[in-house]
Amino acid sequence: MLSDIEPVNRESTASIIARQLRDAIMTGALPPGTQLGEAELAARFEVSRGPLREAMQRLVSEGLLRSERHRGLFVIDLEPGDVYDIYASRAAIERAAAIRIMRGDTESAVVELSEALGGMVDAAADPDPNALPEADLRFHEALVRASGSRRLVRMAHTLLIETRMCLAALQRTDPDTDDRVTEHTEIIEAMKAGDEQRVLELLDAHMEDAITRLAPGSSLHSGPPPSVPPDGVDIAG
Amino acid sequence: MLSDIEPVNRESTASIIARQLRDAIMTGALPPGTQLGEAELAARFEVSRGPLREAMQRLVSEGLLRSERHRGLFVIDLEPGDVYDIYASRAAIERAAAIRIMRGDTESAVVELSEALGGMVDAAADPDPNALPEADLRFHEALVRASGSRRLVRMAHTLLIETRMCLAALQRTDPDTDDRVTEHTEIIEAMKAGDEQRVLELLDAHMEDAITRLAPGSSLHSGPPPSVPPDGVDIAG
DNA sequence: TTTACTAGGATTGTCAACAATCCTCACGGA
DNA sequence: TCCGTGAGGATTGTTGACAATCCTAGTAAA
Repeated sequence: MLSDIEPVNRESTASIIARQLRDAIMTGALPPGTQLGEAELAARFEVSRGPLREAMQRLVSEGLLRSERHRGLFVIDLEPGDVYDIYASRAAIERAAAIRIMRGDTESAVVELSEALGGMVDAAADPDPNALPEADLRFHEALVRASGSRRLVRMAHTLLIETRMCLAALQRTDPDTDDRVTEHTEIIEAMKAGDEQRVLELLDAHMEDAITRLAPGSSLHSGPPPSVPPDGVDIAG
Repeated sequence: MLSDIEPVNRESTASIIARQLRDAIMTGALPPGTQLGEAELAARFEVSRGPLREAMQRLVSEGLLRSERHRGLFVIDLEPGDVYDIYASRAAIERAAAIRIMRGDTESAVVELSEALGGMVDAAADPDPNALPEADLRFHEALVRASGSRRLVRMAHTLLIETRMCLAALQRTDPDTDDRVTEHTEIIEAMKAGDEQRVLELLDAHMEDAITRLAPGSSLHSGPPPSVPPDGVDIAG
């Protein structure tokens, strides 16, 4: 097929390394606060320090790494306020994605989301306790991708990685498997029905549930958000 | 004062270069599509290619630069669909910021926004035609910063740069100066009144105005968003 | 005229060595 | 015991050189 042609230029080395680093961070292989020694990592990836540093700079601009000059690069550590910030930001992004889906090509979005939901059903039967949360996040990834917005996808990507970091770091009370599948099913149903308002309400309730479980006492709806101190020196630049 | 102490570690070279590149991109000094020759830029910044490449990798992950392996790095070019995407994304972020302001420390936000509004009034008297649009964007930057959300600030930062690129690239019909100031004033007034719903409506109308001017025919409210092709090879990684 | 091929030049990708800075820890004095 | 001081070692920051790849002409054959 003609559509199977792919660019002969494979992705850059920095790109590959960056992805592997992101994976390691979100799975907890590189826990928050870890210092990333350049020499050691370069040896592990079997590249020199140049490409490795380029990859790390990408993660710095994404906010996954914190840079301290002449000290090194560290995996960000998530303070309590960050959990709220992550979920509130996700709520904003996914709400926007849902709106664009409802006002755009809703049908193909429903197809893709149903597929993701199928993955959740499969994961529910998987003995691996991480399978379902993984499938859950893939559903939300599919939701944003179905919006067709390049920028929403980019922003959601980082937020979902941070969500995984939260799940890996925090002692969490997982919701009941059935509830979890049901909540997502209802979203798709509301989409099929063309009921935008209900989609947004369900999505909002879904995020509210999550934040309540991970950071008891916080709420997206009322009460002032916990204070989040400003970024370190090097992140804004 | 104790609060005047500043970290002894000045920001990294890559950070400085990255900021200057962002400035050059958003002012139009590096127009969309421009190839960034490493040797030439390194000479201009008076650093070697190492730090420069690190800085450019940051912009790649922010979506401001597009990387083609063995070809070079290029400033992204904004297609018609991007204008919609940028403004729709901004609307989502700034809406979330406004909500957090209304449910958090509204008063100090009003103070900061009033200050930004003062900058707009000053700019309205400035003969430089770019002064007012600049002040306008600074208002929106202040809005997001006042939300106290690290992540909203980070995401808005890139979006506002892209907004500036739009303004620099597109032939635009600027709104009347008085209207421009009035719209922002009303937002602050609604904040003071504690009327969250009205703040959101005003903000939404404000973004709708902007998108209508820059991309006639597009609308945030109805109609399917123009299709946005997926990212290039290297951006997602 | 069009197409295939081949230097030539220029640009990017990668690397290893050098320079600068910081942290640790032992040492000595108060 | 506590605090300042200063090697020593390790890590990061930067550089220039080398290798690999790509684009552009220019040439020749169909």
